[in-house]
Amino acid sequence: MGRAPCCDKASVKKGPWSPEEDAILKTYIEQHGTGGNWIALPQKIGLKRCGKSCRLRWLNYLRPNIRHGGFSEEEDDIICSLYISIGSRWSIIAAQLPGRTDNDIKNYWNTRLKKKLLGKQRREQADRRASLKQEIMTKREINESFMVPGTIPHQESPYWPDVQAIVMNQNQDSHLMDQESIRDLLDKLGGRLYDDNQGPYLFTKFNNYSLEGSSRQDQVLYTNSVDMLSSSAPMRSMDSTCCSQFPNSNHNRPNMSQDGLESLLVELGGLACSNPQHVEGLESFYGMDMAASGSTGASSAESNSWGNISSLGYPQLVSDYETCLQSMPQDSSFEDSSFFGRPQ
DNA sequence: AAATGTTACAACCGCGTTCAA
DNA sequence: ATTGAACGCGGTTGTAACATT
Repeated sequence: MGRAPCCDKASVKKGPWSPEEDAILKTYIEQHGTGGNWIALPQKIGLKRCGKSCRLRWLNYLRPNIRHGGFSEEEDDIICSLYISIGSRWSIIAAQLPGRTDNDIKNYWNTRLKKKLLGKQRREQADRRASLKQEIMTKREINESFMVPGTIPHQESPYWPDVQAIVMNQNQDSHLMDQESIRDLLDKLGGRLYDDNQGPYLFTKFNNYSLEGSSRQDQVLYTNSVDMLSSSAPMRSMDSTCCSQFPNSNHNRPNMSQDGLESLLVELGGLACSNPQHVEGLESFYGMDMAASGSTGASSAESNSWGNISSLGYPQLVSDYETCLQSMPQDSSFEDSSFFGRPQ
């Protein structure tokens, strides 16, 4: 047995709102408010509309101080940062952008922003690939100049680096895969993994933001997002669950040693095999199109319709966050910062 | 100029949550 | 404690406008 309908579907009008309907609804709400009951409102004012439809029309279109279109670069940045951090919590994201509605932001993200971001990411990957290829070609030329006469001058198979070659390459030329690159990749794989100064921790700083009426989950996410936005440091979103994903890696140290890079790369390669949704982060790293190499689930960013934006960190963060909530003592004060305290 | 494809956005739908009776 | 109505949210759909062939 399904849920009872909120209104008589047969007698309500659907589709676009007419200017007359808008005027009726707007005038009434401006004079009397919603009366706290959207379901009853349309009958009260003689509109053949569902109460939910009236609410949506008011919130997304008729409400005062609503802005449509013309998103600024700053707003783009905020939306992207929050999406990467908390995912499609559009109402929370909208709360950070005065005059914007969740529906507007959602549409803007789905139609433009994710494509814009995808284009940017691809350009960066192409740049990295090009510079790596150039590096390899240079080394190859140097090697050939030292070639012993009589040996085979050229291999028939195309020269393309394997992981080992890249590891060796980066060990010799640290600028190719420096700490910034590692950090960048780890960010993509697991969210902002550590603090520049303090090491990894999750929800460590918990300020009392005003969130009346928000659920506890929303408060965590909101607070975390505000924290991230107000901080110049990378977002602190790493917890023990996330750390365990890279048990042998050095990413939780502010200064990663070069001798740790090789083992980390091997781990990352393994992660790419076991967790295809993270491949997009790795392909630029390895300088090859891993996403096109046949792994399931991430065979094409196009066919995925940008499902892989999540590879920039959201899934891991959310699972960590949920794990965090589950392990949270129910009777503990939510403001008790000791619960979220940094690892010693 | 017509057909077809793409984009942008308004609106709808269903489900989880909240809250009052 | 239970129940059901209403709310709020996020995913999805419908469609008009625009672009391309």
